[in-house]
Formats: sequence, structure tokens, C-alpha cells
Amino acid sequence: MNIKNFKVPTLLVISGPTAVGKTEFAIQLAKQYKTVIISADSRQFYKEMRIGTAFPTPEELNSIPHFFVGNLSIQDYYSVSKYEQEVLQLLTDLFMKHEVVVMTGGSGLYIDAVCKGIDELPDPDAEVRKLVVDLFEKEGAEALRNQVRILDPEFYQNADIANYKRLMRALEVCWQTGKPYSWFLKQTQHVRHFDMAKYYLNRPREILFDRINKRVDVMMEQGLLDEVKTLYPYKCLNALNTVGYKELFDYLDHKM
RNA sequence: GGUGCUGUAGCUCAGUUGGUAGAGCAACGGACUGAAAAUCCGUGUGUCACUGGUUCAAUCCCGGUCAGCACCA
Repeated sequence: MNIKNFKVPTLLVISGPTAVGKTEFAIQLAKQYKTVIISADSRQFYKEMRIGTAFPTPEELNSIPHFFVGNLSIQDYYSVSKYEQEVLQLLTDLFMKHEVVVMTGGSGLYIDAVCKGIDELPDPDAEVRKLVVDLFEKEGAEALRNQVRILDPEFYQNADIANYKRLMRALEVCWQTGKPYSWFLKQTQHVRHFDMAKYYLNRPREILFDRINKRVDVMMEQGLLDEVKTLYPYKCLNALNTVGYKELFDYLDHKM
């Protein structure tokens, strides 16, 4: 790939489906530009989840500096917003040394947060979140709907009211701030002091599926089942609500 | 070789006391601003193994064939 005539500085964003070859391609690019990689993969953040998230290999990690890979523990709280802030902060430093920085990963919401920004919302309060979860677990989605209908009729009108996670989030913000969730959603354009170039990698589905199947075989050979067994006590954590892990938890529970 | 069980969607299986069939998962399409590899919504996929018979009508009942499994020889 030969990319010229970038304004400087530029964030090169590589996205695409699972197993398309983002990591490999990003490393090539980073070498070409003698720069570093920021991962935008919401599961490779967790240092305990290596095999099942197709972590970059030690050789890959040694060949190019990576950020946001294995930087968190599965027990840590994390969010898109934190990611946005931390990446922007990091980029101001990186762009002092590099004209180009590569960002790659499959978590679209996280990429959008960095590129487009997200609206100002308060960070969730653990106690309020617990109240919302309790309400849902004890009284179900109908209770969430009733609350949201009263506290944020505008959101209720347009939202997917069958999606309990979105309802919980809306209610959480309403309770925490005393204002309707929709009041915060301003879709403001955020200014970024760098240029961006986005590339979406893709392959024919057949090939993609074949690559995914082979990758899963390799993961199993590398000891995915052992990794999952080690993480079994933590299977209720959000980080482990992840494809590849869920299924093996079910297998260990004799459900699959 | 004998006996029994099984054969229905890509997979695992329901079901029809005879009126050409449905769940979960997968697939495909879409939504989603601090839990996003999450969560939610939509779409139906089919020689009901094959072949004769009974019947107005067979995926269902009866016979045969084939395949798989189990047990007995």
C-alpha cells in the first residue's frame, strides 16, 4: 500500500470483519511509516484474554509498539468514553514524534468515538447502575419501559424498547442526572486536530469464514479451553461476555 | 444374519390422533452515544431418506429398500 499526500498529522484507521487480517496489515503499515499502533478492539484490552481474542503475537508486539493491548484487567471498569479520552490524550503525545499513527480494530463504536466524538454524559454511578439492574432483574423490561416512558418520553418514542440494555442505560442517566437521557444526545461535531484516513478491509465471505474456522482450530491448539477454564470464576464479568468464551463456558457447564 | 431404535431446515431436535410443518442455534438484513466481540428487531430456510400400497388426501398408517446406531448371534 502506498499512501501519499496525507496532511500531517494523520490517524490511519484500519477496520474490517473478524479474521480479515487487520493486525497483519496494520503492522505492515506501521513499519512502512515507522510508527505505532493503537488497538481499537474492545476485548484485546484485557490482559487475561489472549488466545480467544487473537491477541497479537509476542513477535508482533515486539516489532511495533502497541497501545491499548492488554492494558486492562477483566475486573476493571471501562467504557467508550474513557477510551476516547485516553486515545485523544495519547495521540497528542504520539503526533509530536510521528506524522502518522495507525489505529486498528473491530470495535466500531470505539473507533467512532475517537474519530467523531461522543456527547458529554456523566460516567455511570455504580450505585445507580445497580438500582437499574435490580429493577430489571426483579421486575423485567416492562418496569424499565414504564420508568423511561415517564422520565424520557422523547427517547421512549424513538428507541428500541425491546432492547433492555439501551433502556437500562437511558434510565440510569435519567435517575443519575434528573434530566432525560435524550437531552444529552446532541450529536455535536467534535473538532479533531489531526487528519484521518479510514480503510475498511474485506474479503469474500467464503474466504473469511474459512479463515475464522482455521483460527478457531489454532486457538484450541494453543489452549483456549485452558484459558477459558482459568477465567471460569469470572464468567459473569462483562469482559467475558464475549464470543468464543461464552460458548466454552456453556460447554464446561454441559449446556453445549 | 436376527431384533430394536433412528432418518424432518446448514446443525440439534419438536410435531402432525392423516388435510404438505416449527423451535433453538447458525445464516441473511437492520438498529443501537460511557456494558458494543454487548444488546435488540426483522426474514424462512424443507422432495419431512427412497420406493410401492391403503386413502378424497400420506411427512404421519402398512410393506419393501437404503443409511446410521444399539443389542443378540
